[in-house]
Amino acid sequence: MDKLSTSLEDYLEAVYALSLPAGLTRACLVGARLKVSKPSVNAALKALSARGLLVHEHYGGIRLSPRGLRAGAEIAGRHALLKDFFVSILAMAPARAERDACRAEHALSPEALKRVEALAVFLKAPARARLLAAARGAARKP
Amino acid sequence: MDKLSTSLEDYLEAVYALSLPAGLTRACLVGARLKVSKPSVNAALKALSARGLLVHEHYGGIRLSPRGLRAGAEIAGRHALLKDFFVSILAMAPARAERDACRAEHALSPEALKRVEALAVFLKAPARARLLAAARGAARKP
DNA sequence: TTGTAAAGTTAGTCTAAACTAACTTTGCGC
DNA sequence: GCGCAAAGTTAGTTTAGACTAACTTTACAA
Repeated sequence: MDKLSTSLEDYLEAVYALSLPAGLTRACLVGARLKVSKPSVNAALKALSARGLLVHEHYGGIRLSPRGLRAGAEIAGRHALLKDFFVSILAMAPARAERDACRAEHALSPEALKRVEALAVFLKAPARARLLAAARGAARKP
Repeated sequence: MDKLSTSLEDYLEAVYALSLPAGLTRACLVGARLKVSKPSVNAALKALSARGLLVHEHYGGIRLSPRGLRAGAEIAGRHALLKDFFVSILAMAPARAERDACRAEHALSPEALKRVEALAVFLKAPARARLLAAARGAARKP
């Protein structure tokens, strides 16, 4: 299974997030979340469905396959990891962190993400609390 | 002047790097560096030239304008900043760091970049040397 | 000075990803 | 049960960015 494009990753992530509560979602919700037109959603769902990542019933609901669920969780995890790093380590505003995470989540290798995560864990350890505060101070006035 | 696409930023960065020594470069060198065809380079140069970022003589050399020089330096700086962070803070292999920097340099906001830089400066300060070593250890075995 | 190779250009094709306009289906309220 | 609004689909267009093939220009070497 070949790599998804940035765009398809975004669609898959949206479907994942939207179908978390009920186990399924609808195309119109995906379009609203990503701010794209209905035909764009439709084309993307077709592509994801062709890769076996979800099932889209005709004029009906969208349901992730087991593989789609795994891939969606992975992407959402990358996003959450980066946003957390931006907010709690770099002290960025949540909205800004959110936008940056959206874009960076497609750019970093698994290895870089693992190391970012490890750094965040490390810097958040209680013994390092004062250091982190100092780092925040340093990041605030560059 | 509207924002450059990821692709055009890559071309501009390549022209910048290649014309640093002599003050000008050639399309074939840009193509070789980015591993794209001659027509692709040509189209990109036309776009950059239309934005006033460089001058491309017909069948001749490529020279950055003052604005192009500034923009090129800015992009190259983002790249260097991120690569340094990946290598010296996250302890990534240089080749991996290089590839990640290439992609992440287009994804992060100026604000995020400033804060990453500040964090790197902070963690590299002599007084934090032991901490950094420990962070590296943590990043190595996630 | 002329032939050739390298560099640059032009024309045309392909793919991904978005869009609008127009059509179809579904389902809810009455 | 009917009609309408919301959701989904289809068809066709656009833009960006890549490509190949084929042509033109430049510059160097014999």
